[in-house]
Amino acid sequence: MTIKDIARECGCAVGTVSRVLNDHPDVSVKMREKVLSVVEKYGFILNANAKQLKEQTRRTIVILVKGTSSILLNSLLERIQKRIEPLLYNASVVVLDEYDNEARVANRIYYEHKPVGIIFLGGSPDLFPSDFARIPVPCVLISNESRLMEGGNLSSVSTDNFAAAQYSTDYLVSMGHRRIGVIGGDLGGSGISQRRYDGFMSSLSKNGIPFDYERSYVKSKYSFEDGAKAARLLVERYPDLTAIFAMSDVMAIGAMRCLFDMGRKVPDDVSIVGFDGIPLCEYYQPRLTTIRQQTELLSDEGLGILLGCIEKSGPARNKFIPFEFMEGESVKRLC
Amino acid sequence: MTIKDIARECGCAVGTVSRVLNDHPDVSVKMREKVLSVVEKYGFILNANAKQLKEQTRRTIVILVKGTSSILLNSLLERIQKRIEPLLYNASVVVLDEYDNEARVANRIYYEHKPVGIIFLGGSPDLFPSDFARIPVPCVLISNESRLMEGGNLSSVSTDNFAAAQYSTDYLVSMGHRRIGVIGGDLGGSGISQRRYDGFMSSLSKNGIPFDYERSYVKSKYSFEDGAKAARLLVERYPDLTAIFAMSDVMAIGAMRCLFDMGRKVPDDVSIVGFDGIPLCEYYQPRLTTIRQQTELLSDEGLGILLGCIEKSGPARNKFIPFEFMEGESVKRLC
DNA sequence: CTGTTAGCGCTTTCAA
DNA sequence: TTGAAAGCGCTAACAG
Repeated sequence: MTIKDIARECGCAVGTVSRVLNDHPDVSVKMREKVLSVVEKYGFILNANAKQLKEQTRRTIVILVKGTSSILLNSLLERIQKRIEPLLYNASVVVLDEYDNEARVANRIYYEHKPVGIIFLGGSPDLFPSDFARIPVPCVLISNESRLMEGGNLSSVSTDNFAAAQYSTDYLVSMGHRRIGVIGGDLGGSGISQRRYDGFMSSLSKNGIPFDYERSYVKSKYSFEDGAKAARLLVERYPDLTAIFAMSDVMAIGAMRCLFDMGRKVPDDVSIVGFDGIPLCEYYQPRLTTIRQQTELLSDEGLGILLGCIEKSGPARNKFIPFEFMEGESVKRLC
Repeated sequence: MTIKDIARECGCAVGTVSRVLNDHPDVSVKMREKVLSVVEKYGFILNANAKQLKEQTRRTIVILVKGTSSILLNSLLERIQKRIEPLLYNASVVVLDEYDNEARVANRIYYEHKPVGIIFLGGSPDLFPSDFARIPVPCVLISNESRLMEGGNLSSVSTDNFAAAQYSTDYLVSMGHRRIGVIGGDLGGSGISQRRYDGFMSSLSKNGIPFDYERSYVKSKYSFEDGAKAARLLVERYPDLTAIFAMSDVMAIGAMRCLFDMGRKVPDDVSIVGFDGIPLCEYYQPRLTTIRQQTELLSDEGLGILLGCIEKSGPARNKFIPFEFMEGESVKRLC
């Protein structure tokens, strides 16, 4: 069933059917009704490939998600999709796994589908400049920070990971903690783990607290399971720590489970703070003290900047969204 | 940049370029290398719209997800995507919210994009037969059960919700519980909540335990927040209950949080079982006793059945995947 | 092995 | 207001 079949049944030409289906004004009322009734009768829908091939005016925004498993990215995704829908753009979601090169994938998708813009959730496309360079449409990286490239097309919207980690660490210190272990991700580059680590270290040095990386930093993936494993290792290496700075809530929760199993009470024996502020934090037992990233604002600002770039040729921008410190029950005041 | 530009630069015709790019054998080595080098030079990629418009052989499988927020559906989605990728099909993910009519959306998407098959994660497309009827390609509903329509194209793969709920309730009863409240979803139709309720009731009646729906059933959404609200209401209405049957893990965890806040210990004062078996269950404190749905098997079987229908014109099938009962720490033996 | 060309389903200009 | 027709970028059949 094509536009041609509809036209034949209506006794008109394909152009007329097309005009009706695209809400062009120059069709007689009678013809419009005729066409609509036939379209209705067959449940006819225009072929998207042909339509988009023909139309120069592209309306697709691609959303590239690095890993579906992250609760944080999911809430961003959900909100962005909802916001895009009424705007006459089509959102096309592509999920990558941890090991895909997001810039390369984005590049391929750009040439295949010619979207008007690309949203990166998670990932760090700016780390792959040669792949990224070929993408000539506005892009925005949400939740990770990017280095602003001069005259580039990559914006970013993120929580100030440095400031947030520093704030959180200051809080631990203010509660009397000085022997603090870290459960964190891969360091290096401009990734969020590095930023959070820098913020953490900045607080320690400001407060005159030494840090022995080899003993006190355990690398972990952002999962319950790895958080738990890391906690075990950390406690073995550093038995007299009083607090743990975990770089995500899921790590923190995995760690808490492990601490319970090792017979250490949170917060009585060990205090812990997380990062992200996923809903679960308020339902865990004990409630997790954490940094809440404002997912609504991250989504809205990210999309807003992208649309600004697309529709008004606005410049690429890097923007921070304020974090919220959420005091739970997982940190104990010492002395 | 189109195939024409590549051809011009190579000094050959578009057909040759097309042949190279589609791995047809009948191209000389020299020409193939020439073309590939030019393609490489420009990072050229075929336009997907034109390609798909032209090709009759369709290779897209649409995955319709009802609600991104469900941890269960996300793990299904992730696995299915990974499995589709190497099979030369393209997976196209569409996320619906709770209120969308999945059959109608599927119908529209079918005509727009002509996929070879559709996978429904969550939802109940069989509830909208008039919209669903127009879809002439194989479909599979994963995680919810569907009623097999005679000669239809809708398969389903799910946990046997009835049997699982019955098993779980039998367990509560065997541990000495007779005053059991339920936190569940909307009943009615062929939805999972109704199946789980039926299984629950079947166990009670088998064990000669009466059930006062008005007092003992509280309706809730599948979220932490609603689970917590429901628990409060349930305990107010039915203060001397000894156990709660929650229809999902997130409801159960919301409920546990609420119970703690009301000063009731789990499992000492109230026992609770969940449903789904999300990873969090093993990291919560106390570990949640629950039914684990085998997401790997659900995904693999679902995709397998769909491919069977697509490639071998196999019949639609309804299949159950065995559940696993996971004993945690949230149920206490009475007496 | 390679070039030429019809045509996938649609939109849009140009004429009528 | 409508019809006719070009052409979006590509594939594949056909001819050479």
